[in-house]
Amino acid sequence: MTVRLKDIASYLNISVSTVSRVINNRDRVDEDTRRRVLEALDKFQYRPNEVARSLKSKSTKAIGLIVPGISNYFFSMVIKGVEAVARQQGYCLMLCNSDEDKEREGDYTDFLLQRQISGLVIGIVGREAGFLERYKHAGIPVVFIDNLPDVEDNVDYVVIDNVKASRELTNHLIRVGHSKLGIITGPLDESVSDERLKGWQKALAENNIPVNKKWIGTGEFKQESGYRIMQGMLKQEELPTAILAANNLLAYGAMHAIMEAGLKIPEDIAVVCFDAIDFIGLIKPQITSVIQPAEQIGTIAGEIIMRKIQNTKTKVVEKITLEPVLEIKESCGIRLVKSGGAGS
Amino acid sequence: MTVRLKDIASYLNISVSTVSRVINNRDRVDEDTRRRVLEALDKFQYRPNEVARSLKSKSTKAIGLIVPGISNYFFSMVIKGVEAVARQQGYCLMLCNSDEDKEREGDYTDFLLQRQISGLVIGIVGREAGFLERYKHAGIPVVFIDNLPDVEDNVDYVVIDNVKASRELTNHLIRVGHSKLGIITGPLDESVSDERLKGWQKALAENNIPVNKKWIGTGEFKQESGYRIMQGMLKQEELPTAILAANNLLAYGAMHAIMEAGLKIPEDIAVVCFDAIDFIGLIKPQITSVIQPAEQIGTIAGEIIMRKIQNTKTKVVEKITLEPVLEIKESCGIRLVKSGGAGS
DNA sequence: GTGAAAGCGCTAACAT
DNA sequence: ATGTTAGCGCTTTCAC
Repeated sequence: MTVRLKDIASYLNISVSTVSRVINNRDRVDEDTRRRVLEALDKFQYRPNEVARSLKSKSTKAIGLIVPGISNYFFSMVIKGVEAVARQQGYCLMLCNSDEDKEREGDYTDFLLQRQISGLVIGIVGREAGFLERYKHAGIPVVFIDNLPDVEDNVDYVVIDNVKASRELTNHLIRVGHSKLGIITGPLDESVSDERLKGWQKALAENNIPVNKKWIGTGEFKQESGYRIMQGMLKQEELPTAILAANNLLAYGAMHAIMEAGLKIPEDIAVVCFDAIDFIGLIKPQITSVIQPAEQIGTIAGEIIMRKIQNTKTKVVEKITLEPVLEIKESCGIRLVKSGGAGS
Repeated sequence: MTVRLKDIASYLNISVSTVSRVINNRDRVDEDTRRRVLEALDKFQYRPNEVARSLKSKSTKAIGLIVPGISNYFFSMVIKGVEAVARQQGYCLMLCNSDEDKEREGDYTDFLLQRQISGLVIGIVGREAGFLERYKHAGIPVVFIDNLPDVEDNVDYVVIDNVKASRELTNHLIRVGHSKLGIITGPLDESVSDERLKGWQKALAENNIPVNKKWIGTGEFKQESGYRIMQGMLKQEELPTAILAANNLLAYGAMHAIMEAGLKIPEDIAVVCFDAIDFIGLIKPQITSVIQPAEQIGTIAGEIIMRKIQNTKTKVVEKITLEPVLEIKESCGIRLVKSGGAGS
């Protein structure tokens, strides 16, 4: 059995409240008593039971984090960011993996609510966030990351400007000479996918490039999806010369299909995407992509949730849109361009 | 304010115990009352407060997981495995990142203990596990992964046979013709590093290849470490023709240094390592490495911790050693061998 | 400065 | 079959 407040108190023949006082540095306590208590605390290696504290204080100091895919490096970094903030503030992180499954996500939001978490950071699947109402009712703040719910009005979030990022990425392709453009994106009921498609369309429109619907593919944000979609696209008579993949996994799958078909990247088909992190440039061809500041997204989301928890009354809504970074490498085919033409 | 058991009870003019009974399906409850209670529960959207339950039952149904590096893909997969088991059993996962920092690890073990977690899965830094005694005393089971503490006798763990894995990897290098062998490993006060070094030494000894101490480098399990160590090694007059890196990050760093020096992999120096996962073989040269079944390590560790929690009295110690898989690719230089010679 | 006691929301004897 | 009550370990009024 582990030692409780009561044990310390009876050992010293004083009341639990006094012991509690010195532990929490509350009120005045006689210097001598304080000393004796501290000694006893140390002697018995006393550690307050956080569950009891939570019940009493009605605060678990736990923050929930639900991501759609743990194995995606992007989310690993987000997790890292949130975790760092939590630790720093004495909060713990309850990590959940919805695995792109709406139902599992629902189970988790219920589960965490019941566990009385102090705040939730979530990258939702789809566009619905039915749990929001219950969280609001329970007074638990929620911060969205990566993908936004349809009710964007009163929610806090940390995202990047996907329309802009996608548009820039596409414009880059156009600048290096591509005009037969295709895109592979995720589920269209998600804001990320939708916005990335919009940005792409915008760039095409601005450059008077017609949209070929046959070159628009949608699936899940998974490698297999990218592979299958690209395989299908490759069966067409006319092929695009450049593909924008809405995330790294889709790009990997698409590249796999392209190479398997005996085509070269970027010579035959260029491929660019989001978040193709490459530790040392070992990947060939090096992938041109838009990099989201993943860890920073996590940190900022963590900081927002902390502010919301500390000041639960606030009506301030924090909507953060970060700038992604366009990293121009090889897979876009820039080296194939004779000269100039790619000025920023 | 959220609705409590008491609210439901007074709404129905019955006692809390009856309500509690139907919630937990305990004892006999009149069919009619049960129905009325269920209706009220539904009407008020009642959800039991898990903190109160935890305090009462003295079980938080939370499992702690401390990893030394969230951003390492190996640990991402371990996390995924543990998380899956936890979810399935209604447990939550408290994830912590020690970031290879012994002190932070200590803070976390204390922190989680205080939070009354039901079990701990940990990949420790170094070889000491001072917290073990306190956990044992508190009756909280611990399962080690990846790296083992010096007190191996009574602890449960899930690892791979690092000596064997490293030996096989080295033997493979020797088979394809290398005899000037170097190694870059992690901190020698960790069993992983130590065992990987031992396996390497063993292979050399078996093949009567002398150990050149100048070709043994040790550092942290980080890319930068691999980079600096390799840079140093490259300044020597005589260079090894093959390097074994004890993890993927060390390998990436080493490869970076090698290429930066204008040398080719594997022509000038071959590099092999542990856990160089490659989604679609885009990395050039493709890295020959020993792959640990990361997700499985997580699942098994999760299952063990569950068994220990369920049956806290058991004296059965579970020591699991999994088989890693040797994946032969290009970076070992196998293609440079004229013919045969590489039979398994 | 210190102690007694109520209570956080729940479960489980123990009564009835 | 249902209600009463005593805690789980802690914090915090409210007396003294």
